[in-house]
Amino acid sequence: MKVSREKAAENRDRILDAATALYRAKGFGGVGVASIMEAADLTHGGFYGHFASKEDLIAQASQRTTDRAAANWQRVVAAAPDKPYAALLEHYLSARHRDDPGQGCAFAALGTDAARGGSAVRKAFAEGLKPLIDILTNALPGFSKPARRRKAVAAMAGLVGALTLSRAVDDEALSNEILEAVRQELRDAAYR
Amino acid sequence: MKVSREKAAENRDRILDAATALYRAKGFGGVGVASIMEAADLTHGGFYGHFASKEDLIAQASQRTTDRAAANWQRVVAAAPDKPYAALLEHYLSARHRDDPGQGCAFAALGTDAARGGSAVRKAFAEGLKPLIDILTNALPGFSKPARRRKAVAAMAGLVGALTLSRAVDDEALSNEILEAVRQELRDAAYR
DNA sequence: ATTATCTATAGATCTATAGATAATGC
DNA sequence: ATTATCTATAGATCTATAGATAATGC
Repeated sequence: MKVSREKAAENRDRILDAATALYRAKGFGGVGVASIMEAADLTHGGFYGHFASKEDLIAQASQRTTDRAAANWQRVVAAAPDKPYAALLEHYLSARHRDDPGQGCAFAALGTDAARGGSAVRKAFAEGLKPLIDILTNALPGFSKPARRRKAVAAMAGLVGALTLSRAVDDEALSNEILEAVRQELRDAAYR
Repeated sequence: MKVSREKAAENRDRILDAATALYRAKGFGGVGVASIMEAADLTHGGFYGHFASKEDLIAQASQRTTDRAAANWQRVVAAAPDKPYAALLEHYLSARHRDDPGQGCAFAALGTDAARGGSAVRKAFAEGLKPLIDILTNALPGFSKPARRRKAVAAMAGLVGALTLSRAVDDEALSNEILEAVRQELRDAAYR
């Protein structure tokens, strides 16, 4: 059965939403087109009317995830106008974030997968990273603009590395220590 | 044709060596048992005489990779007794390391894959991470032991995050900026 | 006799496509 | 008439196993 043009656009949207969550939870290689379509309540074969290939979906889903991350970070900053940088650190380096990769940061959930991805995927990750670095640069207190930029890039690496490592180890004490150490060190470096 | 017990042990070793390189280059899901056996100059079916499953191989290969990383870091430290921490930063955050994941750090090559792995894999990553943190703790100059430990954990996250991000982006200037920013910030935090 | 490795294959995926179906929108 | 979605399937993987083969080591 055919659906209206409007309904088709909504279906495409649901495919992308299902893909962003499933890919972050299970990796690009860990989810097939069929299970994404099932999660979107559509049949497998309809997929290729919306996307040219799985690779195409991966690139578009990556872009959507990082776009939403930037919007989310802006909300966190806006909610704590007196200490935006500390608020971002708390928000990112939480046990809740660690324990729910499907709803969290794409860089921490798919970073090493993306490194092996095609150029469209890596382009989406590059373009998605820049706004996050800008938000961190603006949230940092004091210092010159180049110094804040440098601290923001390093902070981004620390955040992504902390969440990645905290998820990769089968040792809860170590996992918590990683989140706590990075939170404290990044805060010290900013408010030094 | 059968081979001697000694030759069989050597074959097992070759399988592990092929696996450590291929997994880091292509991810756990990106390499099949058949291609690992081919890289080790053996036939596909012989695999299950050496390992219980692909998951078993992944866990053992992860352990081997992190064991060798610790030995490698020790060599870097021993070669620069007056500035071991700076030497580790230079060594890790290099374009050469970024551009050859198959021979580099398992955390930066497989971090997000490991997070989705079974408990044996995540245990190997946890046990493999601890010696690296210890080496960083001892290499850091000054400060109290707890402060050095905290800085070492945060540095480890920064190193892994920097390499992961520098590989995930399709933008060489940004990629280089990430490596340089983390190098400089970590050095500043240590020699502050 | 034991056992490490080989060939061959079962059974379960996965991406992608072909052709049928049925509702929209001119 | 057009087109979004469906069913069905081709073709290429992938993990794992069964049974044959041939060299080691008692």
